[in-house]
Amino acid sequence: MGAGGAKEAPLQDPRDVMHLVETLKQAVAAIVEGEGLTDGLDRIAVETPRDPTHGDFATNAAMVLAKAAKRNPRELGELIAARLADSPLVTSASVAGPGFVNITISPEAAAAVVRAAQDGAAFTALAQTDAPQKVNVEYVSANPTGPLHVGHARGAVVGDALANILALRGHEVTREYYINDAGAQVDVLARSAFLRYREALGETIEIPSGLYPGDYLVPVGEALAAEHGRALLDQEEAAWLPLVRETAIAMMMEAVRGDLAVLSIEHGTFFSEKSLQSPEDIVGKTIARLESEGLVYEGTLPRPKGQAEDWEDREQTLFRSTEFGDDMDRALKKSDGSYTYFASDIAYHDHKIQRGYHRLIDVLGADHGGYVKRMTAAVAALSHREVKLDCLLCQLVKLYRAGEPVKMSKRAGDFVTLREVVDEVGADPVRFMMLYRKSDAPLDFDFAKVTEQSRDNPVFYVQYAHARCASVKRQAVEAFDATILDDLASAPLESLADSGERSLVVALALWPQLLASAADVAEPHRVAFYLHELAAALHTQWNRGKDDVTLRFVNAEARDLTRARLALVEAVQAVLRQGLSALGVSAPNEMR
RNA sequence: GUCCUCGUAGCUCAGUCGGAUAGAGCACAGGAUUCCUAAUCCUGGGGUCGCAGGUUCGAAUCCUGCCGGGGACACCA
Repeated sequence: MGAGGAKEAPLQDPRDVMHLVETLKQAVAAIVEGEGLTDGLDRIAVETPRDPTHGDFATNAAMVLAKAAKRNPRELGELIAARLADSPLVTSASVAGPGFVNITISPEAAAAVVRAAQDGAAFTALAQTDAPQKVNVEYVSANPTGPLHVGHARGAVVGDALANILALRGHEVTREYYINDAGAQVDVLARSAFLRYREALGETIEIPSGLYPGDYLVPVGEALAAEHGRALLDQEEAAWLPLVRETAIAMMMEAVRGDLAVLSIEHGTFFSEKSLQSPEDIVGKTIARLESEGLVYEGTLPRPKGQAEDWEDREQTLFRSTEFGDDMDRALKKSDGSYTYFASDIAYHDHKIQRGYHRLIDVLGADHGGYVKRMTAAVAALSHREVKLDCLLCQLVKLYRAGEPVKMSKRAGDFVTLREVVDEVGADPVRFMMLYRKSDAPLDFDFAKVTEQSRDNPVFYVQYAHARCASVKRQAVEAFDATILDDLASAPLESLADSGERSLVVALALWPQLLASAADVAEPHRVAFYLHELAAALHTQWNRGKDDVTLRFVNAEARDLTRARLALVEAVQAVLRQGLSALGVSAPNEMR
């Protein structure tokens, strides 16, 4: 658009407006572009102002562009405001403060939002990107050496919700679990299971320290006894270990899947670490490739300061991760010549890259924080900086029971399992609470509070808002008849003029954009907080009906007005349902 | 010692690619009896955004240095 063509902002007929926020943004962009200002267009934002008296929306466009344009921001703001005010979507627009343009939307625009949001799925689809990617989300990936505990639950829920959100954003998402079935720990598992096998055959066993004592291995021992009888007893460890290991891993992974299923989590791909080592030695090939690019060498690492008593200064096979931002180069082989975990993980991430993903996301426990730089470096090296790896660190979950910390010790299998927690409080509260916090912040999880059905509990607060919407519709049918709910989109939505109704409309309008940004920055908690706010706006409006009867959603004297408000309620319900569904939380129609 | 992460109301936390007078819940004080669920709502007090500099029209947000909590630091996974 040239400077001369500055006249028409792309403001459609309000009936066609689906994504109001985006439309307003484009309108603002068109106006400033018409002025020949293009520097900083992507920084233009249309947001809700903190103070509602400033209007429904505000844009920072004038301030963002003023500097590059060497123009007075307020003057530019005046121009934007004047043009915007011509739009059928805008009732008034004015400049305030240092150059904000405050916008009050028209009744027609509000109506368009409600109409769009009533079809929750179509409305949510507005969040879809026009640049879809193949995204791999790897989460949980717990060692197959026992059942999942609460700590795993957080990563599981965060990863699952994130995958949902990315899919709603329009990306092609794979949910993946990396099975660490190649290291020393699964050998320990096998030895532990072998003891249980002997136990199943009648021996009295004693579990030495260093092996896994948990009685979840008892069934494994029994299965081994049933399958092999006494045949393994006389064999050397080298002979029975692979057999036992395979059975134990398979049964543990079955248990893991079962644990995840109670949270409705299902991975699409389970990737075996062992498959990278044999029979094809994919790890070796990947390292060879890095070597051919000069990124692998034999060398010594500096001794870390302040510790490492048994430090042994020797040559190692190292990856030049420092060239990609790591603090030091990292070992690829252990002293016995076998690959390090890192080497396997390099091959694994390379495998993901070869599978064509544009973006990799690893959901990790916070204790893996020190691992992020080297893995990010490896992915950069492997993909020649084409593929981005995001590591999402999940902090610890601290369990409380009525304010008292729940003690857990690692020995003796004395930990609280994921299944125990879900059995006690239910999947919905567990999922929502895990998401109602930034993932990199520690989380206090109090059994008493999480099961409490009160407003203190955000899960019930949001679910109740959804149920209340359903209840309002039921009440409307009672006050009128079943046809009251027919074709609500044709109701006179322009009559939704009350400030509380307007607040709900504005909250609804933000949904697609919010969902999109939650996906882009990989922060599922934003969705949870948004839902809480939308629920609050609904509860508030419902309660205002107590003070002022004319504000009630259902008004037996005014059928058309009631229908318009029911449309609003239906839209709120639809968005709540979409959001809850994205988080994997149910949206009940009544709370009992 | 190095790196990562966090530090916002009495408590638990949002807000951070720079934007208007920094928000919510809990707790505390007060209030809402005929009403679609009082599982809700309203009002109020409460802040040197860890400290100190810097960048600029503008900093909780970006940079530097400190302080404090948590985590990780060859050969584990």
